[in-house]
Amino acid sequence: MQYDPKELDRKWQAEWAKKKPFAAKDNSERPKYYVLDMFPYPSGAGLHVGHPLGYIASDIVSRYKRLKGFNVLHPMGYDSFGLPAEQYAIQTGQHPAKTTEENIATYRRQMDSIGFSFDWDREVRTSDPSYYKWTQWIFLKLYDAWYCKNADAARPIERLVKEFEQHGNRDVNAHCDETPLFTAHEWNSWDGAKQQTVLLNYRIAYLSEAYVNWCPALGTVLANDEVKDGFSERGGHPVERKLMMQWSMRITAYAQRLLDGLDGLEWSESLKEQQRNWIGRSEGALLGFKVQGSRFKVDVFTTRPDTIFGVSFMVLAPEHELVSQITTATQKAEVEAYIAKAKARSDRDRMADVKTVSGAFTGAYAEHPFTGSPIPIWIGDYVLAGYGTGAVMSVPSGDQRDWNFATHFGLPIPSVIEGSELSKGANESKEGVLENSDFLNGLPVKEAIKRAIAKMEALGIGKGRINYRLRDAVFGRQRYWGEPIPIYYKDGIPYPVKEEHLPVTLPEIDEYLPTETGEPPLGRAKGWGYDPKLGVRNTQNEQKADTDKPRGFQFLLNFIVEKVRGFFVWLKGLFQPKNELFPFELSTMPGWAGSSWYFLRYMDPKNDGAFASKEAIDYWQNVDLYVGGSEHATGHLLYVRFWTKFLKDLGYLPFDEPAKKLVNQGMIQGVSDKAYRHHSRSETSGALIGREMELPIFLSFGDKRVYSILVSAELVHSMFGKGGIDVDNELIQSTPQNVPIDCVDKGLVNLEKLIADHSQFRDTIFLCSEGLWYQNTLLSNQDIQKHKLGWVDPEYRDEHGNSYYRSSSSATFTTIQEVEKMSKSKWNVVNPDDIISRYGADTLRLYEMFLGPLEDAKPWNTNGIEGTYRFLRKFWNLFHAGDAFSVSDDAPTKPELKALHATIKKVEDDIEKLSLNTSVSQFMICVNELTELKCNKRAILEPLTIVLSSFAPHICEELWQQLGHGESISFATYPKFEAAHLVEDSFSYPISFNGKTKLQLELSTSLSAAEVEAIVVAHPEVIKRLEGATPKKVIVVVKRIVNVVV
RNA sequence: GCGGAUGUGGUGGAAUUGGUAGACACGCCAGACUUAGGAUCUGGUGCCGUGAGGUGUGUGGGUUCGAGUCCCUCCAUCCGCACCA
Repeated sequence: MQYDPKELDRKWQAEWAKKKPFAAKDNSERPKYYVLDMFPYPSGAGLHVGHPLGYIASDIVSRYKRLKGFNVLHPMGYDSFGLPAEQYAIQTGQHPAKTTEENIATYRRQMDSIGFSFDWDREVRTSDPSYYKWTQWIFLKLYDAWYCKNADAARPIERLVKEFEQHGNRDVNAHCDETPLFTAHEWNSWDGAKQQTVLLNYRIAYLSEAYVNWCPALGTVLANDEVKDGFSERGGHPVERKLMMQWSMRITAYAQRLLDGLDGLEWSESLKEQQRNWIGRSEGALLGFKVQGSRFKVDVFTTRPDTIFGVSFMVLAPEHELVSQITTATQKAEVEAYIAKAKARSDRDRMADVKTVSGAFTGAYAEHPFTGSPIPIWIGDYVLAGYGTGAVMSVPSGDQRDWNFATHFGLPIPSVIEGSELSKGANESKEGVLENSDFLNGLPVKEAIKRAIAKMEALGIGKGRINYRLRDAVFGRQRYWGEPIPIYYKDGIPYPVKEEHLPVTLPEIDEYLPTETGEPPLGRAKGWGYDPKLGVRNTQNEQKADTDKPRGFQFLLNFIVEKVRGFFVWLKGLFQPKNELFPFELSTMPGWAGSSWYFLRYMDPKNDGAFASKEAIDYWQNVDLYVGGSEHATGHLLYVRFWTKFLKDLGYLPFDEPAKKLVNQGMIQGVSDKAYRHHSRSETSGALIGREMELPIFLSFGDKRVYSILVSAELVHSMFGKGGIDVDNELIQSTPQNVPIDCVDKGLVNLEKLIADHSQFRDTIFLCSEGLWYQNTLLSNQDIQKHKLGWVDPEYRDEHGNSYYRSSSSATFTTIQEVEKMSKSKWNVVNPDDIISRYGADTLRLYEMFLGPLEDAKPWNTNGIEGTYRFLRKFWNLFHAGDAFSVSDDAPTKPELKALHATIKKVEDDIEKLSLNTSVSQFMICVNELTELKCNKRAILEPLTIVLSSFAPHICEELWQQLGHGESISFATYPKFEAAHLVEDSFSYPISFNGKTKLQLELSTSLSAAEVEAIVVAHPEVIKRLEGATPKKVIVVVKRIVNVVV
């Protein structure tokens, strides 16, 4: 029997689907191990070869842990709410649920074809009402909670209400919005609406008016992590600041815990660093400066309170609320002009242009808190409204931006650190000793910071303060395809939907667009609302439902049930006031809502009474190994930690971190093929290109058509050199045009295939070494010269009606290769399906691992895949003589045992380190040795099959069966490593002279260092090399090396 | 600018953590079998040199009997953050 990977894939995937050997046990005596892959969003493009990299690694670990006796939870599901499906729905009218369903089917088929050992019975989808019921439930918990700083934990809101009723908010130490003090009496005198409004200041999920990232193109707000350089991460649309009423999450309450928690996690340093940067903790002081001649005070935050005597001016952000109130009449015009100018600049412009110093003087002065001397107050857009207090005390001697500002506007730069050289820039160093600083003089910086804060606190002018860059997370999205926020409004005040009425399911709507009045798409659901007694209602559907009549017995049953229920509703109605229908919140939750707790749902995915049972959570705990991309560093991975800590605070979880260990698989990049694009800006550019290329041609585009022109890379390189084109060259774009890789073979484009498969290239003129190629015809350079053609229009005919283009297929059009992100739009996607259909799933799995370290980014290159395929065939051949299965029961020899046990050990160590590329090498070494030894012994091959089975499960299941086992190899036990088999009697010592190896000596391993030395110095070859000299020293490391020092 | 990571043959990459640099694989070269081969098998393959030998892990220096590995300097590439007070 020949190795037939296709057949084995089919056979074993069907077998696994039927027998489910990978189902995790809910109750088990075995230790648990939870391996999780990051939730995929099922995009329409399907999986490319980069996606499974992490899945293969985690699958190997899962299968290995099962062999090691663990009860393994290795689930998979879909983060199935999201923008792309909705964008598609807007374009086509197709319900996003349908698109999502289709995409999931593709993902599932592809994942199955790779042979993953997922426990599919635990699959979850965020868009499934039985799932998002619990997302909504968690939202309600967040809504009904506040953050108590004394306990440093979230607490249910009822306790806060009780406190308000008894003592007002005087003693409440909460992480909340600024709330004026009120007494118990005041609280109790307020009506429900007023009380609710105040409570929103405390809730962890709260509604407030705030500046948000509004993306007009997507018609929704975005969280900070979804905005990159002023553009949306998805789609790259511009984002602007907008003041809006928004649901937000008080993640800032958790800033310190999110920071501290990082220390105990086995996550990559770069990932932890990204989270630290994002949280952005800085220590310093908050102090107030009185504005002279007014009742106002400007609060500033500074990390350098020691430099307080170096303050020579203050700067407020242009948006700062005090600006309009303190600006003097004479400065009013200038200040207003500056504010207008600052507003007109987009965030992106502002960021791009950090070098230009700009600002305006308000005319007002503040009072130095220690010296009382006047300090001019300026405004400037280098001060950000969103950070700290939106105002700074400027110390030009100690801060470069302040120095720039002072230098530009001619403000004084007093030195406060001894020996500062301030003519070229500020001294930002935290080393040095204070001067010109009153009570701080002579103190080193670190000491002075402490002293300054102490003094400020003593005088009541400031206090020590820790500031974070982290902002609260905007939670509402003005979109359809997400979880409805379970909130309804009564008189404009938000109230929570009752727990028993969850889930609030998505209503059907006619179009996935905002309403005419600008409300989110959910505003289109007419008659959709909440009845606090009956729950979610859709009055239009209720009427419509009568028309879809079931038949037969089912009809009769429904009829009776309906009548009975109707009777009770009627009865109930008699004793109750008429039900009201309240409008729901119209925004939906962001993509990260469902993914912030999904790892918990896998523990108990079908539970209808809780997000997961306590028993399941206590058994499975948190994730032991989490595998996914680093792009989630500041989004998903921060939010999931936040929700985990929150659920821990409320007593729902016994742990407060979602994943102990996390590995980022490196991105697999694509290798793109690119040609150069020529600008066909005008008729004359055709002439120009001809001249540049020393081709006597024009390209005329006529009046009606514009042809795109691609230039062969080879041609460009022959003209401009391999370095590519001068960026300033107007004729040929320096950003080349991608060509689909399936139409290119080793840099040579198959033009016929290209224009046949991709209609967008049909009207392209290809300029190559032979001439011009257009729609399967070639106008050769010779023809161009022969006919002395001044210009060439593909449509042109000579007097006989013949085109100058001749039919020809010989055109050498070449591309250059470039490594970049794999994406559909770049036409460089390699689909795993193609690899699998050629080599089978096991080869793909092995090859992806063999490519290099898991965490490194690497370009996909199919060149080496033959090697892994050959390896599998060699492995198969160990079990087969010709076509027949042939395994002997003879006792193994020492070298055979050595090869086996070296592999058992190496693979075990490697999997623990996730160094899977070296494991594959080890398998190859082992099989090479066994082939050399002609080993077909069961005692060797059987354990080896088990070891290999986590990497190449299909072939191993088959051979396991052929070896006579009735049960899946996943129930086998990982072979025990026996070190005795690796012990060698002798070792070939490298003998080096001054560290350079010169010869080898085979010596017994039982010899001591002294014995080895004696043999070495007496050896004729060594004596010869010493040429009579006595070695100064001989270093012997047993079983390693001998070094003779001369 | 700040922070993090990484630099090893023609290529992907290994190196027991200070002990024979280049394992394993691709590619390439030679040979065998073949009508043929982009199939299979065998051998070779860091570079220079016919050879002995020399040289070699981005650069330059240092520690050491011994450095790809540790320390310092510079250079390059990638990633993240970026007026954060």
